Amino acid sequence: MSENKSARPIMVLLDILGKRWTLRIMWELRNGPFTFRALQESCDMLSPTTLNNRLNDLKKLEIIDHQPDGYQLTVKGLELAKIMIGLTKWADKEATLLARS
Amino acid sequence: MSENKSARPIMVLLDILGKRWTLRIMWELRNGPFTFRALQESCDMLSPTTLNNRLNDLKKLEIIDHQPDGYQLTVKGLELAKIMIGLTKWADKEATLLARS
DNA sequence: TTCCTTGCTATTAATACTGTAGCAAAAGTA
DNA sequence: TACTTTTGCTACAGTATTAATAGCAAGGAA
Repeated sequence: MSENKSARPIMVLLDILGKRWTLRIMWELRNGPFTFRALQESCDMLSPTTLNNRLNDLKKLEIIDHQPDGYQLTVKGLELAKIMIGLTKWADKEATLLARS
Repeated sequence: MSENKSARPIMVLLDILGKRWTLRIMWELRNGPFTFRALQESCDMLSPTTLNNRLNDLKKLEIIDHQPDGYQLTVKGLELAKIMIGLTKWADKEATLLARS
C-alpha cells in the first residue's frame, strides 16, 4: 500500500499492452512490415483513429518504427513479440476452451 | 466472428488479454489468492463493475477460479502468468524508456 | 495530367469504463 | 442469540474511449 506500484516498469508496460488492439497489432507485425492500411485490414478493419493512437503509443516505447516500407517491430519490439509466442502455444493447447467463448 | 482468422485460438486469447485491466489482474494474482476487494485495491481501485466483468471473462477461460479463500490462478492460468514474467524482464531492462511515458 | 495509394484527421454515434452508493448473504464477535 | 463486519457483487449516472464513416493532402505511377 505504501509502495508506488504504478511507477514500476512492468505497470507502465501492462498499461499500454492492456489497451485494446495493442497486443493484436504487435502480433500482426511479427511477420515483417505493414502499411497503415494493410495493418488495418489484418486487424479486422479497426478504426484508423485507434490504429493511429496505438501506433503512436508503440513508437514512443520504441517497440515499432515507421520505415519507408511500412510499420515494423524494432529489435526491442521483436523481443516482446518473442515472448508472445508463448501465448500462441498456450492458446493452441487450450483451443477447445477458447473456441467456446 | 466465427469463421475468419479472429476465430483462431490466439485471436480469442489476444481479444481477452487486450481488454483493459485483464493483464494487470492476472499479474496481481500471481502471488496467491485475493478477495474481490483486495484485488480491487491492488489494481488501483478499479471499478467493481469492470473487475467483475474481467473475473467472469477469466473464469470462462479457466484462467482463474473462485475458491473459499479468494480468486486465484488455475494451473492453466499459472502457465500464462509464467509467460508474463518475460514481460517483467523486458520492462526492467527498458525501465528508462518506460519511465518517460 | 489523372489516377492510385498512403497516412492520416474530423466528426458523430455507440460502447466501455469510472465513481459512487448500496444491498444481500456469509462470517465473525459478544 | 443479536449485532457488526466483510464480502461479492449490482445499479446508475457521468465520463472516456472506440467505432464507423467520410474525406483530405502528399507522393508516386501512368
